[in-house]
Amino acid sequence: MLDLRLIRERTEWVKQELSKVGCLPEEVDAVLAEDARRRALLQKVEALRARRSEISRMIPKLGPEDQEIRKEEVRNLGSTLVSLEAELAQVEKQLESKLLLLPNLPDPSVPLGRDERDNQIIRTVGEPPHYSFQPRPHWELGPALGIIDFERGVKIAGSRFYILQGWGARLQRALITWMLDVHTKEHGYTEIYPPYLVKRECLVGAGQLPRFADNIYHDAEDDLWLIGTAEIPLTNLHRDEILEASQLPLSYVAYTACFRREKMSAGRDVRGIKRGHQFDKVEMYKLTAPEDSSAALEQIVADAEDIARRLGLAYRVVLICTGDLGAVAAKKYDIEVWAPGCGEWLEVSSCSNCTDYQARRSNIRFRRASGRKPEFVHTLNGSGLALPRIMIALLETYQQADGSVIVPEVLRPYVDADRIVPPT
RNA sequence: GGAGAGGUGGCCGAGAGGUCGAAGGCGCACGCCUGCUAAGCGUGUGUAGGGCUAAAACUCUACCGAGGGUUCGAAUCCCUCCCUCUCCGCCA
Repeated sequence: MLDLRLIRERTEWVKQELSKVGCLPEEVDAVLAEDARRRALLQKVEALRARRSEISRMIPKLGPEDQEIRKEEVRNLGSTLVSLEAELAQVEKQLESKLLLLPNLPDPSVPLGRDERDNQIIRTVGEPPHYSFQPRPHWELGPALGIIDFERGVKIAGSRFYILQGWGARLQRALITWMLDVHTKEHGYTEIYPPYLVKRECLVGAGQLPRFADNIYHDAEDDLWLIGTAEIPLTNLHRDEILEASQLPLSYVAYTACFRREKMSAGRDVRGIKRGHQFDKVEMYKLTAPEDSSAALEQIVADAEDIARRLGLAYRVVLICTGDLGAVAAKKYDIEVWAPGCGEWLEVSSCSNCTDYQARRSNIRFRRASGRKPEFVHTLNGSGLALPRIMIALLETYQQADGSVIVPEVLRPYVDADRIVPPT
């Protein structure tokens, strides 16, 4: 959510900035129109209320017959108030729903662009490996090794579900534990285990609603929503709180399952485990003072890269252009790892500086010093990393001619094996 | 799920229809005093949205779990819901 005052005072600039992320100037005008209506109504309503309490306060001091006259007067005031207040509530609702639909302002350092083709590759780290044989995709390797079972996943839960088994399940669990260990012990994050089902207002706070309702699993009976990312509960951890400046920055890391309906991606990436309805992810999250968020974004990217690098994977860092930025982020980097079997760069992390967009929606503030006005914090998130695609990259990168897969050095204490071999 | 108790400012805690944004205390901030990381004294200390301002000051409105209702007037009375605690039941 944007600052309404900013929209009022720097209208043309806001329109210009939002046009970069595909938001029409008319949407800004619509917000301003509601805002003007709201303020006009509010002034009327408040003047009436002030008059009403003024008279009410003097009633007990009057004689009986004067009291009756005044009571009648206030009754009349009250009935006009009722209708004006209803109108005001209506306008406020309109204003809020329009305001919630405006995307975040892009950071000045974000390159202009229309879509993902205009994203910029910032750096590529590590060499895509070469093989003396034709590397196989993970959807062949997994079943051959007896570690991924597609058919039974579909039998149990339908398409886009799969089962990890034996060393596959163990490898994923090892990855999760190792990543959490690195982030908590070396990168300074505090581990969180959050709920996977959250209330509707959490989705609004994180910016998933009202825009992206299609992609979220929803339990209608209790109005609980399955999280598509740990970013959602983490954003809401400090909702409606005023933090002390000394608490910032806060750094959290959470491992969760994530659930996505993938309605928008029907037919895309249906092969393998690249895009399932349920997947696991380790997510980093930071809350900072506004002036610290730019540096914090670079830090989150560095923390995510550290994981990819220590796993020995070839990866690249991509700076997302304005047209591909989405509604919430002011600036975003993706990290993509090379998967030699399926021959593509896979997005394993998306790191965003959301500036005050989520903080405003979620009402997360901090106070620089006692007596000072509270200010909105900046929030940042980044995957560190997404499990299925890291599994893909590992299996495909470390496959051997004999069909076995080498376990990367850093994971061996966690997997308790240095190689995964096909069943005999 | 059943029975009971309760939800008030950063925290504790009064208030039980009429200047109550809310006593008192703790905490915090500033000042004074005191030569010795103690004590004392004084002052201040919620949030949001309007109006007026260059900005303040100032002023208005709302908020005592949430939403309705009664009333000239509700933190105070009534209804519904949510949450917490205790006991019982059930359960990984």
